[in-house]
Amino acid sequence: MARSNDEVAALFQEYADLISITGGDAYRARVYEKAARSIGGHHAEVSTLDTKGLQAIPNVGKSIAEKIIEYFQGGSVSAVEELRAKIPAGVRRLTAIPTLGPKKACVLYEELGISSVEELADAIHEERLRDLKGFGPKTEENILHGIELLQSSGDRVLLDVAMDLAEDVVAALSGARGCRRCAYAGSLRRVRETIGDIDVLAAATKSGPLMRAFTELPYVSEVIAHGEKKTSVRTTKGLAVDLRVVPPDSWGAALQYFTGSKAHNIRTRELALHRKLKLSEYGLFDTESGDKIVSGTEEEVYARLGLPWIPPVLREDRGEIEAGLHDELPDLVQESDLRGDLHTHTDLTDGLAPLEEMVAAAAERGYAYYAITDHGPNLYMQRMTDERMLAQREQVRELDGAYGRHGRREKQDRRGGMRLLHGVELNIDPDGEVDWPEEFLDGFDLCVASVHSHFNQSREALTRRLVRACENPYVDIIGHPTTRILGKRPGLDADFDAVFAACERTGTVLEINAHPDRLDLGDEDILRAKRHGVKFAVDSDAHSTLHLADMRYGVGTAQRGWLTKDDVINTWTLTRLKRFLRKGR
DNA sequence: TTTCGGCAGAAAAGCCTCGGTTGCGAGGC
Repeated sequence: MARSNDEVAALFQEYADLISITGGDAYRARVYEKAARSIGGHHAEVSTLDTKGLQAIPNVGKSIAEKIIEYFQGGSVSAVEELRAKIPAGVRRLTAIPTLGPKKACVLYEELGISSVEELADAIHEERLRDLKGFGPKTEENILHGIELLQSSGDRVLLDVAMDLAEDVVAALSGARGCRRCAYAGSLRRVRETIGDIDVLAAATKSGPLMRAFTELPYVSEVIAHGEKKTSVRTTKGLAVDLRVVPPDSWGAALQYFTGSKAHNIRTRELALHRKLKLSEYGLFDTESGDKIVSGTEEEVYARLGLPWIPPVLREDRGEIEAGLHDELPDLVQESDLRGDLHTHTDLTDGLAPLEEMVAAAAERGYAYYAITDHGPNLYMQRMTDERMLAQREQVRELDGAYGRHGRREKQDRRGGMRLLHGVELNIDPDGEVDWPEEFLDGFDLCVASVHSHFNQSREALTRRLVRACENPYVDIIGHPTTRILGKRPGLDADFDAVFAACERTGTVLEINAHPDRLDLGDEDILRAKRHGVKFAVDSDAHSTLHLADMRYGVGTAQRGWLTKDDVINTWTLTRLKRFLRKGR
């Protein structure tokens, strides 16, 4: 289930927004924002901490610690409630519209009484914003565009949110009386980047106890449908979860059916028809006699269709049936194949944890190597300087090999400890240039380069910009190549086939950024890039020790792009990786 | 509101660019 830290972080983020909307002190708003970020990234559950433990979290002092205690004791914070009472929830939702911040939301509410996204859209169409100071025709256009973007993501949630909930539901139901098997299916099992609703499947001879346990879960706010075979609920966060209970001997067919995708299932049913069989969620049947042939496991079902078991991540009708028939399914990269992480941050720039904590946490994951890649100076807000970067390099050299698999610092013998690479995340400027000249870049073991601003250049300019970055002999990896933020910002409008070709030509690696907000590159782009012969790096882009675990989502995305171990450079040995990174230098 | 350095209160809090309007809000990681 979601950690208490996420709840508290969301609460303080809301408080910060409300302070801004009500015209409160901007610095106070920032303080709560910072605290929210620190709490969200803190390793220990805040619900278990006392005042002293809470104040040990950076950016949390006496006042914020008291509010956290108040929250866990009474379920709410009076200061937050006071502001909530002043501002309708819809007004804050307005700030979710890109280009519309707290100041504009405040004007809209105070001048026109607008308190929902729908009312705002109506007001624009009725041209009621025209008389407001600070609102011109271009602003109207941007807001409408933002609303479109917001609504196109609909009620879908990010992968990690759905995964946390699904794993909790499965764990709870697995312990219920009579439950023989339980698993999540659907798009979540296929590791799609966003999830509409969660499908959970359970096997039991009697469904009653399971259905009851399901509806009684603490975060269920509404039971939409309640039957013998299927129950649908909505959680307090508005996410829909379906539970289907099937007889144990139908498990395989049901899991196959409810995992989908629809397109994949249409193909498997066609295959069945050719073999005079009928495939449904209840099993694989002989069409003429109606006898059930198999349905106990997915492997059996696929085998009777003449196919090997197909990993759920491939079940999109993107060639997996044909590949399966010819025994050419890829041997997909696994999370356990990863030997290291090549894009991570520390609190020297915008990360939350100090270098040594990040290194210790990475070592605990069993990595053989680990790259620290804080931001370069051109991302001005991070205030990086040559001196700070070089000082960090000394610290990195000091810690190189000092941490073993157990995540503790070795006293003497450093051989076999996790190796560290000192890297940087460079900023690709509008012309495709990066932060430092070649002489300085030469001192890094690894350079990631990413676009962080100027997203709206022309297609030609963006393409040229990315290609130039690839052509820089010191740029090893292009970080989050499309720079999309799921549900918030579309990817760059560049000719990515030209970029992929440049990557192949220059030996530049494309990142698969594992952060659930990004998952960038996405599966479709990975498939295209792979056809160009490009190599990939699956990176966490961790800004706290907790983010290191996001790697699973990056690996899932890589698998959806049909990648094998050999396609992903951070599965390679350090020797092979280093040789490769020397690139054209 | 936190942090710091000294036990009370001052200082600091990310900085720059863009875009839409003419002094400023929003956004980037």
